[in-house]
Amino acid sequence: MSIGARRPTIRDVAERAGVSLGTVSNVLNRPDRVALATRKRVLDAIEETGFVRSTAAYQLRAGKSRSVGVVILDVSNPFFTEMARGIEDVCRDSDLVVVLCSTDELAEREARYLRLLVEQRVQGVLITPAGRKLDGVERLRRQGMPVVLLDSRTGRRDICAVFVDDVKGGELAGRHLVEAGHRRIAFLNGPLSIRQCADRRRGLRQALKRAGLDPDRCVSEYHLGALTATQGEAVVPKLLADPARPTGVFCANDVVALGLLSGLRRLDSSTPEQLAVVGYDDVRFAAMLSPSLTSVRQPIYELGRTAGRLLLDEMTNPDHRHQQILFEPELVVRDSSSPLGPEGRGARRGRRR
Amino acid sequence: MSIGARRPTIRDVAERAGVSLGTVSNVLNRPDRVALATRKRVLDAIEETGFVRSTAAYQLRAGKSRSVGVVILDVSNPFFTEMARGIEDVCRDSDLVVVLCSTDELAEREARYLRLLVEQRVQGVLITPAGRKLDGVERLRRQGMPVVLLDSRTGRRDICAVFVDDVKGGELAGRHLVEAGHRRIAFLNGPLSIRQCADRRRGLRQALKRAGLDPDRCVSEYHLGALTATQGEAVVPKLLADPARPTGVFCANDVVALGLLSGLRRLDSSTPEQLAVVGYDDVRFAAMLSPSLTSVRQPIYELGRTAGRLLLDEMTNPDHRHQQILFEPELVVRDSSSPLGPEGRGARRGRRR
DNA sequence: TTGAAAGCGCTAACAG
DNA sequence: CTGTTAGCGCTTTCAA
Repeated sequence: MSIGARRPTIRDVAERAGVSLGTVSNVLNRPDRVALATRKRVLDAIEETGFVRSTAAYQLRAGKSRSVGVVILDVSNPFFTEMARGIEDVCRDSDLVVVLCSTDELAEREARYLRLLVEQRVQGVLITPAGRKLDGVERLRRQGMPVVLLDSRTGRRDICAVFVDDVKGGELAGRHLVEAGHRRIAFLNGPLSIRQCADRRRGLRQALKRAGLDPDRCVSEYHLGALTATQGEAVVPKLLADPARPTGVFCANDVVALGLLSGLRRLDSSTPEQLAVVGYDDVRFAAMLSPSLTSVRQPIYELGRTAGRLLLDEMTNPDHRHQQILFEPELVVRDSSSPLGPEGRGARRGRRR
Repeated sequence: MSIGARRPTIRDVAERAGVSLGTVSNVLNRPDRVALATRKRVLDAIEETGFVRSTAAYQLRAGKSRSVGVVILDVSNPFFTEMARGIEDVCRDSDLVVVLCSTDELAEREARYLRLLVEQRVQGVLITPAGRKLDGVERLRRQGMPVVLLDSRTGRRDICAVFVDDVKGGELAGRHLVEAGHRRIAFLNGPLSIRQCADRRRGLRQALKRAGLDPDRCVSEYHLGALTATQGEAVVPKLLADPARPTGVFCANDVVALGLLSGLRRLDSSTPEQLAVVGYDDVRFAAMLSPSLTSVRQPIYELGRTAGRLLLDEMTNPDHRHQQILFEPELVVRDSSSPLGPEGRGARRGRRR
């Protein structure tokens, strides 16, 4: 096919091979039903014309696509890309394509993407909802679309979900800070409409209460518009001017912590001497920051794989039973939250709890 | 629509609204041609039935989709996701969906994705080729598919491309190391089949030659299977056992440098005292590593936007002229390559050249 | 083993 | 303003 020419169809191939269009289709879909010689002629014709099947036509006939949608909050957060990789690795085995959509935590963009995915007739959707309402998810399910909640806790038993115990994760972080003697803690959180944010907050407060402290007095919360490095960096001046003068900070994820450390460094404020920092996710770069970042680890890739498998089961298994699979977080202590000392910074390699 | 029911079609909507199917289509595509009352009835029927247009059917009619393909080397590399964001931001304005494909530098996977994209009849493709051959790209173009090379130098004038001068980037890194007195330099590079890798290598060697040094003697090259943190970390033992005992390392990208620093730390080797490190890309986290990473900066987001605009132009403008747009790299010096001193580490915030 | 023909859901040209 | 109709490219009966 040369430039400008119309894309060749199965009909063009048939003509060239001197067979009917049905035969070409058979070569494509059930080659064993076609005589060897004919098959070869057709294959040659395909080669010569540069024919490539149209997904649209296939789909229209089949009534469904060969793809699944993955809706995440932020492509530039390694947490989500690693999770997506887990999903993709599972889907590849079933010859399914992953359509990746990043909402940037915007409900409006989520709605738009979900509509797009339905228009594309994806076979299923894996989603970390941007809001708490789940109305987008509900709409999908009402239409009979298999859906798995990604990294998103739910009390409901009628929908598949994989998630990590974020309340516990928040508590791990909180307890760690409290045990290190911090009584004025800043919490850089995202919108509470995001389930993970609300849960981590709850855990943090719980930890304080359990230590006999009053969260309302000890914690000053900063609600970032989004959990990004930019926002984490932008909040630094406010943080340093906070009348409560926090000595420790808990960031709702590592990307925010990255921004925070960046901002602190820019203002020549030192960590952890002046401000201890704890992140969340334990993404790859966390261990490598300056100082290395204490973080709450999640089994990210595994989360993705598990979610992918659940979706495949829901899509293909008539006896599918909805499951909510819970993973446990783990605190990894590093320099960003450690008191300095001769054996302090740098000596520590990350201690899990 | 309830679970298990067939998905409603435009025909179901028409029936429910008591109009013909053509009218429903008009409401969808040219609402002004339909009387207000009718339109309302149809809209209600759409709402009630839960009708969602099928992209497949639309495409089949239109002969094309509303999407473009973006083929990158690695989704988990912030360099590529930031570039993708630039592309997406441009495409959104034209109501185009971006299909993101990550080849992990595997030619085979690239071929598979390209085929998939053609099957989907994407309107254009932006690609960082996994190999040097460009045969996948050639095939696309022969089929009349608009293609823009992403971050990929080409001498050809008959194809759009955006790229940064990687030879110069390599040279910046090399000169910096040489000027700092390094005479035994390790180069952690990816496969030379990747254009960027070959170019950065050339630049590095050029810098040495210009300084009157012999690259063959001064540089020991390590060809990683892929430019990932894992590979960067895995090479550390070999690096430390290198008979040439390098004092400086140039990493072909920041993700590799991240892995390298990680591995060095694990083995208690110190940077930059024992080994100066220079990365490439200057992604967000580079400034925040421990030690902060000297890196060759590229205008990443801008690269994406520019590429997106070129593709849109090629797709829509009959007078389109192919352009190769070159950006300049910039060295950002930080602690990972600096000699330590009282005013040394930490004092430095990143100096551009 | 191959061919003919119906139809997937939709758009757009045309007729009324 | 609304309805009728011919396909878009393909898969899949059903006949030959």
